[in-house]
Amino acid sequence: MKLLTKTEEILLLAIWKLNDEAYGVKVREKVMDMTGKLFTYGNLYCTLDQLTGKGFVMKYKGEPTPERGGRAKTFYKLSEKGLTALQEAFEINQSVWDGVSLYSFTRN
Amino acid sequence: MKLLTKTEEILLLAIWKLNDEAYGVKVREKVMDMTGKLFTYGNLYCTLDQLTGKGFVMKYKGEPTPERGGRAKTFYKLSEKGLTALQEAFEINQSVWDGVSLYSFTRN
DNA sequence: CAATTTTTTTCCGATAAACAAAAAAACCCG
DNA sequence: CGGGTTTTTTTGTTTATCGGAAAAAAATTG
Repeated sequence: MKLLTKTEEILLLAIWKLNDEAYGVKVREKVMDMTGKLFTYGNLYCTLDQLTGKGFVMKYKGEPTPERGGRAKTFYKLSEKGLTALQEAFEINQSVWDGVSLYSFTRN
Repeated sequence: MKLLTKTEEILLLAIWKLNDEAYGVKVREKVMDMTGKLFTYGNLYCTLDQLTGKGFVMKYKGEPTPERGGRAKTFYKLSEKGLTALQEAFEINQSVWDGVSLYSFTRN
């Protein structure tokens, strides 16, 4: 085997969708939007670090903003490898769920 | 949080798709069809047991068949709870991947 | 019953998930 | 400058899942 985990897949996709707005707090919100579930920060940053370690994402420090408070943000973006992995995840998902729709579950 | 894992999701779906043909070996083949990846049996049965323990699937022994060799099969089927979980997984996937297509990845 | 086949079980180290709590780094204002 | 407040990130710990190699079981044949 060897497949992205659910969490990895969702975080990669969230970062990709956020484009150049992808830092911890925003990623967390995006994931909430996408799934209706809220990651704890521990869980979130831990997985972000794993993804970084595997070369799927790159991180870089942002400049402090002129807004009240808050330490400098750490931004994430997909590497080539990360984008390829995300694309493969997409294709596998398509193949896995092929032919299934909400109606499929109500055929008794 | 709390989401089905990738493996759980795929196995539930495979069992559902296999209907009344869902025993270990067939499930493994079905997953191979769906994902292009091959589970080891250790991994497979381990996850099937987890799913059973969580009440997502039920197992029952099949009768020995008239074919050469082979011990009796253990069949799996989704419980109500399992079907509901699968359905929820489907909906979350839809929401998560909403608006994404293969072309999305080539927009440079 | 010995040989063969198909299917399932066991076991274990490596990874990943989940969370709570603490720490850092920035800004504001006296 | 220094205390207070805010936003963001880090740390540490426990539990659950993954991934695979190897062994065991149960059935049929001759």
